[in-house]
Amino acid sequence: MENTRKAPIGRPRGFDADEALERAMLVFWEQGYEGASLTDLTSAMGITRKSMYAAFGNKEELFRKALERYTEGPAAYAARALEKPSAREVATAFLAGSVSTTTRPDCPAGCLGVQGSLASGDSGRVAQDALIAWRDDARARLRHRFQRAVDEGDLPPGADPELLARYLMTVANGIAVQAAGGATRSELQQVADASLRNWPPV
Amino acid sequence: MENTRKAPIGRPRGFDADEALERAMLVFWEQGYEGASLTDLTSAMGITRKSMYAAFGNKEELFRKALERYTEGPAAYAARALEKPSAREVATAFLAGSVSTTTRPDCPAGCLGVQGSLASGDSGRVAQDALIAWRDDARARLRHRFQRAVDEGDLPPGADPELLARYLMTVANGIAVQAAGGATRSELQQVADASLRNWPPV
DNA sequence: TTCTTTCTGCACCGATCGGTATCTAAGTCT
DNA sequence: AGACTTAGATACCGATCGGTGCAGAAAGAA
Repeated sequence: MENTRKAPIGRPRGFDADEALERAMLVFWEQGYEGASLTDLTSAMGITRKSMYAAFGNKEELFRKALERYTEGPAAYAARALEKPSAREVATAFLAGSVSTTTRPDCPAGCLGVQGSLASGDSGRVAQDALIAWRDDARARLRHRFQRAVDEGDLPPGADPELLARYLMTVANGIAVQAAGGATRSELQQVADASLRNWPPV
Repeated sequence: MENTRKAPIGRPRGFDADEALERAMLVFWEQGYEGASLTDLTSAMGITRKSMYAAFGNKEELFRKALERYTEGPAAYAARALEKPSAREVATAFLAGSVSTTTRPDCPAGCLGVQGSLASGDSGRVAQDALIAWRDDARARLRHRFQRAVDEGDLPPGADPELLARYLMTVANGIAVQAAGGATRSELQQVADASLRNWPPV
């Protein structure tokens, strides 16, 4: 057992890594993985390329960490929605969170998990795969939650958790695209409401 | 009136411009605007940079023309759907076309109109704006069609054409994102069916 | 103080970006 | 035939890409 705590030998870094990561996340959110150059990123983070490299590894690692921060920050609505007591409330909260996060006035429009890298050349394929996995993970969590709802009788026995999860993700992803195209919060909330009008049990 | 027909002075081009454009469209579809380099494009088109430049202008123009071709080719389902006799059939055909086009085994997964450029740096902003306009146009056409349906009594008087169009585009865009992430045709068709279960009049 | 370690700023790397100049080959016109 | 016009191929342009080497400054340990 080593006492490595509170003894970072050498000159301590002169910037707040958390805040720098936040800034990087916003750049990726707005410009996507390939659209965000190191110059864009480091100037927004307020540090040099070398400092970024030392603190975060490389562009891919930075993106991964920015995605984690996004998950725990702006996209935390998803985890919160999963804890709602009923399946209907889960669905409602999930879409409402999607709407409000993709249309926040102080953040880029849309969803980092969608527009970060939907299609790319070779250089961005890693980010693309990471986001596919990210969306798959969100869908799996919804599916498990709805499976539990079926088991608990909260959803009718005929309900299909797989389909419900896929449906919800589809609407949420569509909302993200709409938001990126300039749709307003109230317009998208109406869409979210409409998409839940046939939620089981009918 | 000039007889410019059938008299292209100079050496005729040695490639089929239509087919070259088709190939370019597929590259943009798969890799997005920024992810598709001139090298990717011209090697897929089977021509040199100079020939591409002479025939299509530049990368932006090529993208625009590829988008036109996409609209009249793979995305022609949208125009066809608008001609269906009832609003319900319009909606059903629109989503079915979206599903089949985004999951064609011989084409890239997803929709060029979505993943071509959802977010980008400065260099891709023109393409990004072009796709926003493209999606807005599709939505406007749906809205007009549904307005007509309300006027004709095909939709109930309380139906909101704006909301219905936005809802349909949202689901279609979500389907495109799902397809880009590897969802299968039957999975997405189920989603399309589910999303129309509460179509007016209920 | 001295040593060690790390951060910072700058210049720089090879590769690739979108876009061209140049030269030759190939076709149509007079 | 010869003039004229354009396609095609090669090599190249300046700019930018992601990523580094290096020198010096700064801070903790001894």
